[in-house]
Amino acid sequence: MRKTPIATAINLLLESKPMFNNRDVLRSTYIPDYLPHRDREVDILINILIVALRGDTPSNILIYGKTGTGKTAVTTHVGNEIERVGKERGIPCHVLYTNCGIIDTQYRLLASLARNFGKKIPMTGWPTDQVYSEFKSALDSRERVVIIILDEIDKLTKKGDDVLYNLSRINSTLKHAKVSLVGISNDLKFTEFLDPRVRSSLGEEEIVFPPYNAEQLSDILRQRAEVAFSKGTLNENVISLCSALAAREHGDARKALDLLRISAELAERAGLDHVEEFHVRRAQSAIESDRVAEVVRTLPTQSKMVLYSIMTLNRAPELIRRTGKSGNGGNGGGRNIMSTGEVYQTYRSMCNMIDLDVLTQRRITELITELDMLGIVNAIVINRGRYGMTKEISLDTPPDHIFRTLSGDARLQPLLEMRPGAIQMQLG
DNA sequence: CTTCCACGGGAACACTGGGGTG
DNA sequence: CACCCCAGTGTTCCCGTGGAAG
Repeated sequence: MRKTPIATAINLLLESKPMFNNRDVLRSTYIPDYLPHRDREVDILINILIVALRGDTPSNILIYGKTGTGKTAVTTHVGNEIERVGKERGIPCHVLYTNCGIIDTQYRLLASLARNFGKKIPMTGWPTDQVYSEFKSALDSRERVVIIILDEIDKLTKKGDDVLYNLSRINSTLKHAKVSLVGISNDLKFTEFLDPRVRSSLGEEEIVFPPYNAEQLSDILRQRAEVAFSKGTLNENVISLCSALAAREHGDARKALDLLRISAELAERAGLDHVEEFHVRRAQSAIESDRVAEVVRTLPTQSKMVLYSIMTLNRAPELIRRTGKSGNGGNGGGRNIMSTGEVYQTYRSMCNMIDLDVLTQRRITELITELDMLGIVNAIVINRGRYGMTKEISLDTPPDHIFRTLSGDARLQPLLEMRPGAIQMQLG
């Protein structure tokens, strides 16, 4: 084989001592046999669910906790154990896991549950009650206990709680099977607007997962690092830094693991055989910018347009007609504050420039709120008294960064290619 | 007390992509 | 095949509401 630059690069990478023994251990989807600092939660959960192995119906459970506090890990871990023991002893017990963040409508949830029992349900087309009864008949076809785990259950309630109502009272209509529901949510108050009957039925038991502190995060990382890396790859400082950074964000173990994995990958790519603290810092900004890029890239064109309007105003504050005092003098870092009306004006003219449909202001407020929740933009509602109510909007992400991602959208191309000055001319 | 601007809930609509029926 | 039914999504229309400045 002839030696190409790529081939030599590949050879180099293959011959160098590998940094990872097993990099999957560092992914948050990996579930270790032992979950540090979650003994209490595991115990509680097992104690509630264990009755399934005696053929009884476990209480329904709601599990709360911020992202990366181990809710999913603990639940699936316990679920797997219960199912395994059940199989060993010939007890018919099934654990079904569903992520409602992905399967986020009533129809799709019921369809996916029914498919678990071998039913053929079309992706769309049927009335929902038909899917429901298909699921129920499949479920009830024999004696068994079925534990249904609904991860990110809060995503479901926004689109009507009919399914939850039906599921929570399904036991009274079953002859052979028994169902128990485990809901997982990172929103503590998601039950607030639920039908009271559903709320009390779903939350027969409640478990709250506290965030990890930096020390606990270190333990988690150490446990995984032992399997993931060869000896001497890490020093203790790297682990504490990852933990400290993740602890600052509400004790997010997923974040800590990502930091560790990405920084190691950065070090590996640099041809080193160990990880330094600055890799961790670099990993942190890489994670953040990847996140933003991914979010912006997948935004619908209209939202991109709104975002670009905000960026334009941010760059050209003279277009913002401020009444009275504005952030005079050194308003830190050139971040400009604008109102919904101003954004809408800009948005409308820019849509006209590239012949894009103009949506109503009502809709645009909604899109701005979405951008806010995605963390790309800051928007708070304020009351300016005599001057009415509005959102105060400011950019929350480095503009050049967004710009690069935005330019991947063909629809916006003509606009992005215009000189900033030219756009401002047309707006003014 | 009035006024002002936009927030944000809710209903209604259009449209898409699929099913079942005659 | 034509036709109507269904869930889901994105949108518009209508409107009651907040709350400090005037």
